[in-house]
Amino acid sequence: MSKNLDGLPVVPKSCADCTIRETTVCGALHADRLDIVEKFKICDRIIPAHTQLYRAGEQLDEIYNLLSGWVALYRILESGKRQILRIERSGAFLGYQAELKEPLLHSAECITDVAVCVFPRRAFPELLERHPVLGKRLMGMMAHEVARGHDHLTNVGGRSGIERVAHFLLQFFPRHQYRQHALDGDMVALPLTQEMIGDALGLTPVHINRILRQLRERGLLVLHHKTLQLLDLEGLRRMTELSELDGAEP
Amino acid sequence: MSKNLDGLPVVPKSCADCTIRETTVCGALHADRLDIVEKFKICDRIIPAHTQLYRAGEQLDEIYNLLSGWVALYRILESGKRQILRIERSGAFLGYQAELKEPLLHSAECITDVAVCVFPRRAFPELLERHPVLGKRLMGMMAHEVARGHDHLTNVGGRSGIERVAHFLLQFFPRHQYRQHALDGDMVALPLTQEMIGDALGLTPVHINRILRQLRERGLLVLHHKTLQLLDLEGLRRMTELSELDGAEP
DNA sequence: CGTATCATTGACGTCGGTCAATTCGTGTGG
DNA sequence: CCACACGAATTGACCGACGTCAATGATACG
Repeated sequence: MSKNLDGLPVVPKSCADCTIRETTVCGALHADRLDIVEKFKICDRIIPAHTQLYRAGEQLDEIYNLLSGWVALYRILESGKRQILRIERSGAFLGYQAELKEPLLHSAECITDVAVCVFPRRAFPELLERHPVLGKRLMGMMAHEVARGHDHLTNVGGRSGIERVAHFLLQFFPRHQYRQHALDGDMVALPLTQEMIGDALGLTPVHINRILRQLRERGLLVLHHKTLQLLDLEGLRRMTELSELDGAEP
Repeated sequence: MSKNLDGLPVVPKSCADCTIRETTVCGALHADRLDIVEKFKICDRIIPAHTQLYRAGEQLDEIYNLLSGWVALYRILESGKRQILRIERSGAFLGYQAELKEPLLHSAECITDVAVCVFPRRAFPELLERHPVLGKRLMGMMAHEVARGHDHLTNVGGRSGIERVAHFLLQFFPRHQYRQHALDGDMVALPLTQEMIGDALGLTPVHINRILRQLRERGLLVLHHKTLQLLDLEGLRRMTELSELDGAEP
């Protein structure tokens, strides 16, 4: 459990003690109505790094709230290639999809040790039915997911290798993520291998390596020993920003 | 209006006459409760081909139900490149995003003449509040969107050019889309330019052209005069199928 | 310490991009 | 009805980003 770079796996005694509650679906509930999810939930579970939370094709009967740790969602192509769809952090809601009873469309692997809070899949629609606030919250989360997906697609489909990597890594600086000004010199733990970065961005690990060297040599950022250091935020931004408006013809 | 390959623009007199109702958000309502959306909706609107429905950065105050025609959702990169995020057909719900009051994160352009049904943005949360069935339906649509997004990302990030194009085009055969066996020889109208296909797949139009020639020469499919003809479904599938299960180690 | 995984680097090949010219197709105006 | 214009499609020549193959180092773990 010592390798969890996200802090120690957190398994709160009760939902009231859950420190990340606000960032999850449960955050939609008033503190005095937590009994709703408390009764609904099956258990907490700690899952070791490098194991799968669930697999594509599987008929899962649980749904998860990610409490701590890092999880990669991915698909395997016919060629054997792996496409990482998202990297998830605490607060994420995992295993949910349009057709709850159908086999899963993607797999999830724990990158670090992970703590999840387990809900029954069967009864889930009923829970949403009974407590519309939860549905509303989940809806908001899904909408954000769609937007994040667009971002990822735009990155992979529209940018060069070095731009892709810069954009991808920038999203792991929390300050930047929350639209504050990240600071040059900021350091964050990043438990991803170069292969994973490649699988997320549609590039090979060797090329990721060469790109990381370029980014280092250009004084933009450094990734070493699972630690990411920001050197030149402005430079990175110039490389990866969307045009705010849709600048059509003059 | 004659160039609409999707059929003539349909603007039903009332929601009860709406032939595509079942495929939209409104499909969640019983036929005898259509007054709900009927009262809520502002108007219908016909929009000519090659114009924008909305633009990234804009503060939109409407939301749309796409009644007929083809719409491309896209983003413009800093480089000027355009990434097409999705191609939408009738039934799609357009202009919705997590933060309704924030500027839009992507743009939408009408590929053909288009008919939309217009809802007020402001009052929309309240509508969902009052009629949870609509919320549930919308949630299902969003979940499908997420899955479609994963598909697109997997296609762009994980496959070679020819595989990408094959996969992309296959999705326009309705029978295939609905998981029936499309038939060799099937023909469908496809009002996309080669440039659009390229913008969706992260490839240049000239390369799309070369790939289409290959697909033709290999007897897989033909795209000519905005018409797509399927020649060898099995061959195409072999090229683009995901491994059903996540075939991990033996 | 021995082994496994990850990172790093070089040599070389290829897929897809760029530039540019030509053809095709459709719509327009005379 | 024909001439022209414009965007889309098509093709060739050339080049560069990225992939492949393979060898070597660095780290972590039992």
